Amino acid sequence: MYDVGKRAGVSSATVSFILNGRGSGGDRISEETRQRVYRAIAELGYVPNQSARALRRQKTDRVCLVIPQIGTPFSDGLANSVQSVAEAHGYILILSMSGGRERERHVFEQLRRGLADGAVLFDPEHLTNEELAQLAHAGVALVVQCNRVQGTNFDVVKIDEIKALQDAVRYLYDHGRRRVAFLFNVTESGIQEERLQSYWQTWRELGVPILESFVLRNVGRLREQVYRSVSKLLQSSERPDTIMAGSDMFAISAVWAIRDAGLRVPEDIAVIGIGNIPEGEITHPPLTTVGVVTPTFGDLTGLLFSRLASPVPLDGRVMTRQWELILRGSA
Amino acid sequence: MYDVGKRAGVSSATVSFILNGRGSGGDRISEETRQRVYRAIAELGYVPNQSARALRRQKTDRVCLVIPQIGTPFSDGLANSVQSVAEAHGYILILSMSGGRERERHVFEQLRRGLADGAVLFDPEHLTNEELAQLAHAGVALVVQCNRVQGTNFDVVKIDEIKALQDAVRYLYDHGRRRVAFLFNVTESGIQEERLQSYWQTWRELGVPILESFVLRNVGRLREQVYRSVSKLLQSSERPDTIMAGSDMFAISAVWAIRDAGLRVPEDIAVIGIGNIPEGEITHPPLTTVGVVTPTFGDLTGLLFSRLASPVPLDGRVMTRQWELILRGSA
DNA sequence: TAAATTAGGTAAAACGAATAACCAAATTGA
DNA sequence: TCAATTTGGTTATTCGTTTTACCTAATTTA
Repeated sequence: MYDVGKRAGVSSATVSFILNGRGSGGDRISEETRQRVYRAIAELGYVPNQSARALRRQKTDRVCLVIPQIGTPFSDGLANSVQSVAEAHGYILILSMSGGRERERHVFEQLRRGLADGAVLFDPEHLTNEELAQLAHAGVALVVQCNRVQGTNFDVVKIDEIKALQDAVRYLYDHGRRRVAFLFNVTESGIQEERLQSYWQTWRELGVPILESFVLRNVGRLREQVYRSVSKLLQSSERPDTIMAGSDMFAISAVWAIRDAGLRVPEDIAVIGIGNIPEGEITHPPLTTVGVVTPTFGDLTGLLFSRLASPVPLDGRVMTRQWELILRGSA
Repeated sequence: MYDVGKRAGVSSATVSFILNGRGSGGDRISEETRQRVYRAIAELGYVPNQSARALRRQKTDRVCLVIPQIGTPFSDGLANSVQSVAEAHGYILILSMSGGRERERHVFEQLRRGLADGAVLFDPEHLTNEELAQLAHAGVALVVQCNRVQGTNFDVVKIDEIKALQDAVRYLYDHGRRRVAFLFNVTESGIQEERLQSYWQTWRELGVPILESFVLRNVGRLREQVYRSVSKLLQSSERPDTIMAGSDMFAISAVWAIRDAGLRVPEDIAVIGIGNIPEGEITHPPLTTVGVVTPTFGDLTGLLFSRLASPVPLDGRVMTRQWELILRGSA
């Protein structure tokens, strides 16, 4: 920058003013000088150093999106959404994968060290409410999607799943379904277990008994594993008339298995998923599922950038999205 | 840092030495002082400022992975691979999406400004060879996967597709296939068009004529669009005995359409994809395709970190991966 | 015992930009 | 005509670290 100034016959301060616009008192640089400086910049191939800029301004112009894992149906949409808004506000988006305890804490540490001005955290499993508050206190604009935490100085987007899960059971009950099977993967976060319990509990309240042999708690990650689990289930003497899956992917695999076994969906067996992934709309039949109708992308970005734009620290805000029963063709 | 020093009764330099280990002359700090400083750090909740550190050391400890779009079968694996290696080397991974000209240039600009010490660029469509060389010259360790460029001061991983595409055609020819249809999407990058031409040219050399009505150049992005295109194709009086698809996803949709039309794969119609996505292994029948057998993840990360580790600027290296014909069940 | 070494630090100069405070010359106002 | 204002800049400080060069007291060596 000093070199640019020297070449254009001005001081480095003048170059800075030209590049950023003077803070106080408007632009006080002549058009002629301006042109000379621009020429010098081009000739020298000068680009401002981001670290120095960030250090001086105490602002990185970066926002960070932290997702457990990319490659899920949501991560893609969320990342694109945040990226668009970020760029419109002059921020650059940094995407970080937090899958696993180590990585999540690593990202947290980086944020503390000033990786970005703000962050959207998606389901941070391994961070306590205090740690998040501390991060926000350190000046990071924070928006968290998580049912577990409640922020005093950061924003939280929550999702109320319970009611929709109960609706699903009641819908099936009203349509005469009584022999219900579950298709789950019990993970360390316990979220799947909770959903399973929610289903189970509701059936119990309706007086419908659940066969233990119909409760699959470990169907594997791969499509074919799920496929095989379901195929085996269908061979049992008393086969189910309903399959409630822990994810839409499980549900889709289940549909395949059912059709390959010569049975019809939903006439012989109703299938219902969880999550409302885009793929569910274009399967045959389209998948009945439980999930958000409009994703929370907009909520998250809205909260983040309003927080970044605010001159004073904001109190924590909470938004709650309801999950809904989305009736399509499979149940 | 100064405050930490004051609280522990030492200078800020001492704190820095304790945190980073003295450069020259080994550790010259007493254990007692060390403990006092650690205590002060904990009490004050001090964390070092990354920007200042980066400015002083001229090193960000970050690497950047630039992919056109997350959510593709490869991006996930690549990101995980780079992230693991990056963390093992003490770097933090920044993931950036470069989809579209604007975004790609934006990321490029950020890299010039010192976003990271090194970067892996995956298929940079809108950057010239000169711009990449200039970026490398500015000190960014650069590894590019792209057939179009050749680096003098950065590394390039190339993929030789031609031979495998020709192998595919010859294989089909040898198995008596003569009525061949193509399923493509012609994009702005022209890569799909090239592959189509490569196929076509090889058939021509074998003396097999191609029906214009069998060449679908715009089958859409959604599964159902592809599905419908193929269904329509199958209704034509003289239906094809082979479908060569521009991607594995198209091929999988084609298989669905064929089976739903009451035909068999590969007996009635052979289907072959491009890309070798993981999903191709678990479909029924498993998909015959053309692609890399082992992904280039390792090559890319290896080149990047050897470059980062090198004390002197390295010349540009080139690695070439051969695509192969991967015979599975669908052809 | 004097010189040399070592242990355990400190002082100060970077790194590259942003910006508050200042300044000289030119212009304007009354 | 002279003070007041405006124009078009410059100087110097600061952001928070790292790191080189230096320093003093204690210890070792000859």
